[in-house]
Amino acid sequence: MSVERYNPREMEPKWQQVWDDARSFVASNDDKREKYYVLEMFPYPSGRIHMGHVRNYAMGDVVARYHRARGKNVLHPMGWDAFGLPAENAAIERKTHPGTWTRANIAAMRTQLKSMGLSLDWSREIATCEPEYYQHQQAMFIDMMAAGLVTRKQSKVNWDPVDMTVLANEQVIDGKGWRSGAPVEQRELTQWFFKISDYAEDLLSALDGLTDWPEKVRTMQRNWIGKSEGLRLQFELVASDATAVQSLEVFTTRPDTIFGASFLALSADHPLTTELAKTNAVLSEFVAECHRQGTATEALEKAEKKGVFTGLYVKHPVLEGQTLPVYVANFVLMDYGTGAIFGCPAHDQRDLDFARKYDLPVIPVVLPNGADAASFVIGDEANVDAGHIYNSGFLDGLTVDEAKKAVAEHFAGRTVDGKPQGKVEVNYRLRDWGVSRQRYWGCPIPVIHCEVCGTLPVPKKDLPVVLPEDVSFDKPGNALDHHPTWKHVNCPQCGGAARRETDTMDTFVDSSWYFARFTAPQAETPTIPAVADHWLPVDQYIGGVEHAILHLLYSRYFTRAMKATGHVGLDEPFKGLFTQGMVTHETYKSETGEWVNPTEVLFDTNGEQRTGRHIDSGAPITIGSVEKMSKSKKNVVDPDEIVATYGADTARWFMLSDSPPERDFQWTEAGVEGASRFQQRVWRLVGETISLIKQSSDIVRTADDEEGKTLRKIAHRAVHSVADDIEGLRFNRAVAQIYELTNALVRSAGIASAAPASRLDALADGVERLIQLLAPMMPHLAETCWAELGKAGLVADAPWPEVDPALLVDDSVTMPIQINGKRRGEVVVAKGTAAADVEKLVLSMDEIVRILDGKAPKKIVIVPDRIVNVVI
RNA sequence: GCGGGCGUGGUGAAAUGGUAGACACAAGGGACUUAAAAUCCCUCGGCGAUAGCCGUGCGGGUUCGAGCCCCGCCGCCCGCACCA
Repeated sequence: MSVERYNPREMEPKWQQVWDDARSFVASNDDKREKYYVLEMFPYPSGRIHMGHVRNYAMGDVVARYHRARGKNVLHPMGWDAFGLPAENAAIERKTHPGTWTRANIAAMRTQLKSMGLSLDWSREIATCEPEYYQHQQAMFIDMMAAGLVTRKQSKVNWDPVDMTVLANEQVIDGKGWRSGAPVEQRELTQWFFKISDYAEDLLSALDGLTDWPEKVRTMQRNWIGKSEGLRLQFELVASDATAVQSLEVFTTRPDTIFGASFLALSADHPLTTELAKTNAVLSEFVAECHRQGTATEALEKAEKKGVFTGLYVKHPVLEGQTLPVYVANFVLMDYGTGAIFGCPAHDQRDLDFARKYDLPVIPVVLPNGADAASFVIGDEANVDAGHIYNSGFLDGLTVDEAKKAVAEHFAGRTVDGKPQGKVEVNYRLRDWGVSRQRYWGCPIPVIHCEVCGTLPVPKKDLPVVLPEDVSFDKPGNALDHHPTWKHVNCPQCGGAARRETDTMDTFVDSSWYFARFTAPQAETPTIPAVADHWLPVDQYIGGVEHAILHLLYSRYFTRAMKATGHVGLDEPFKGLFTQGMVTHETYKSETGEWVNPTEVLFDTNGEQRTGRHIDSGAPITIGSVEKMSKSKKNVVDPDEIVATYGADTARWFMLSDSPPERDFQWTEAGVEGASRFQQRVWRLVGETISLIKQSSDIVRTADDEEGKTLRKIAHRAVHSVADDIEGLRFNRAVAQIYELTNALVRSAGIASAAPASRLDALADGVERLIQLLAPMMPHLAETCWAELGKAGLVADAPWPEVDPALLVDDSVTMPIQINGKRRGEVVVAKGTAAADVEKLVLSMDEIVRILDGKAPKKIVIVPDRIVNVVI
């Protein structure tokens, strides 16, 4: 019988409408069933979705639909990370308001997302640029101010000269702005900060509990927080005319090497350096040089260790009567530790390089295990390995760890210049999170500056502080600050003239709590704590690994801040995290070296050879390497075009197949064609199965024949292992399982026309199960087939099929037979056959007798139901 | 430099220490067709063409048995990077 081709263009919008009308994916906060919260990182509304989004949302949707079928109350919302600089750039380029541009983009992308058939609860949609959202962020900012979580301080900031704004440390990549790519400059500004460093220890130690996160991400966060334990040491300065300062503080993680110290070094930005530079021309020139170098981080990598002697000396803290020279060195950072170090050249590579250059002593004090004290010397490489301390007075013979403790104890209780001489201290690399941005298109910081009363939060009754609509972007910089009237207000305390804060918040603040807002998106408070605590944490969060530090660390912090201010009752927002790989595609170049879009290339295949030519001109095209899809390389595929050509199901299915989700996925035309063929194949299988059933409706069905029994086993096993694979997010394996089931069913449906009765029930049951396994991945096709099979209701509402455990086990097993570890044959035995019986059987087999050739086996290893290994 | 990950057919990839290459793509052959598309069937790691040998980046080791565990190399990718 001929079956009409499945037409996704017709069926997909139809089912989307049906789900919409039935409110199938709207989650209730009052549902008593077990909850499951699945979330994909919400998109920035750039105007179009790209294939990376498709992959991300396809994965999340499989998880969401699967757990729905498992009877859980699933929350699967979507929103928009809608503040940010591109809207301002668009405003300048197109003379539109950032809000107009953003909202139009949201509308366009919402339509695109809806065409994918995702099981999203659109009733909870939020956009961070709307006052309905950001007013709550302002309220929380005020709460956080009251709770002491916010601070305002003058600090050296990373200034992006292109975007004309400040960047957080995390947003500077290789010395360049994360968005603009421009070299970042250092400026002194007064900024608002979230005191994330207060939570450094908690954010670090809680990583151990995030067992459903990729180890890679946890490691990256650990490194970013950068905990180090050491000693804060005071050195007494030898009195000098150059300064009144009497002591210097250094931080070290290697106090055990104190006897190997040969100099002290200050950062170019150290207060004492600044003081000395005023009267020391050589020094001030060196400081200036360091600052010039400071902006070009690339060069820092290989930069020579350089320094200038200050003329000052400190007293050696453990060697009576000895002194150490004080240098200013280019490799000492001001914003780590105390901005000063003691150099122990023998056991630190940087210190060694420096010492060699300036001819300072190199005194080894840690003898590597197995080395000889008399002959051990330091060459060009510092020794940082473990060993025992020597050349070190009272520390001699101790291990490195013992010596660290001993030094700490030695200095405990002593003071220098009125300060403890040695204090055990923990240092973190993590800095406070600077959230001030000198931009218009962001959440206004709800603060008023009054000359009389100081800096005050806006009273909550006056929230939201709404962005003015009438702004112009003629001048570079902050349009909010340029607005003629907006910032002029009366002080909420004294009523006098005052000024609004014109900084807006870093957009990473917006995305640090949206997952909580989704739990009660229309609430008049930021959250309804009981509701938030019901849904949170997010059970499965899915997104790109590029957010491993910024977004995920900020969200972890912000959740703690929300807990401290009573908005939620938990610390960790994301129980399970999954980071998907990128979507890649071949690249193409024309003869003139210009990138060419895949849609403009025609391919000729000659055996294994593949060549390309231009679709219009016929000019040869060079097929290049496979790279991340990017506009600049033009190797992008437009989701709209794919959906229009093949349908959303095909795109989703292809994206889930082939590659493990954490790895990069290569989009190919051939691959999507294959996925499309599979879609038609399933449709034909359903059609043929239905026609077989109709033909044989008058035949009494008998018990399963052998084929039928096998088919049932395959189907039940597929249900079992697909469930397992989806739960483990191994979508590519789930897809392979479904292919296998489909192949078995198609084969069987073809044969069945001859002798159907004893097999039809198993076939029909298998097809029904197949459709249910497909439902999370190709939901539209599944609904169509479900209806075609005459099943009541929607497959989207159908429970996950039951598995008969008896069908998962075989009553016989095939055991491979190895001779000396190499496979030489196999034997089929009843499951659970005793080793002795297997041995008897194997040794009587002709094949084995032949190979043994009369020799007696030395040993026979038999793992019941698994394998036989005969050693000769 | 430090930390992490990965090296398996022409390609994407499977494989609780137990039959390496499931599943898919590409390729080749055939059937159907006036023809094409679609569909279906067969072949598909290499060398032999017989019941054989070799094969998971390279070299060792542990084990009855190693793609998987251990040691040492080589290569690629990612993150951090003068953090004292």
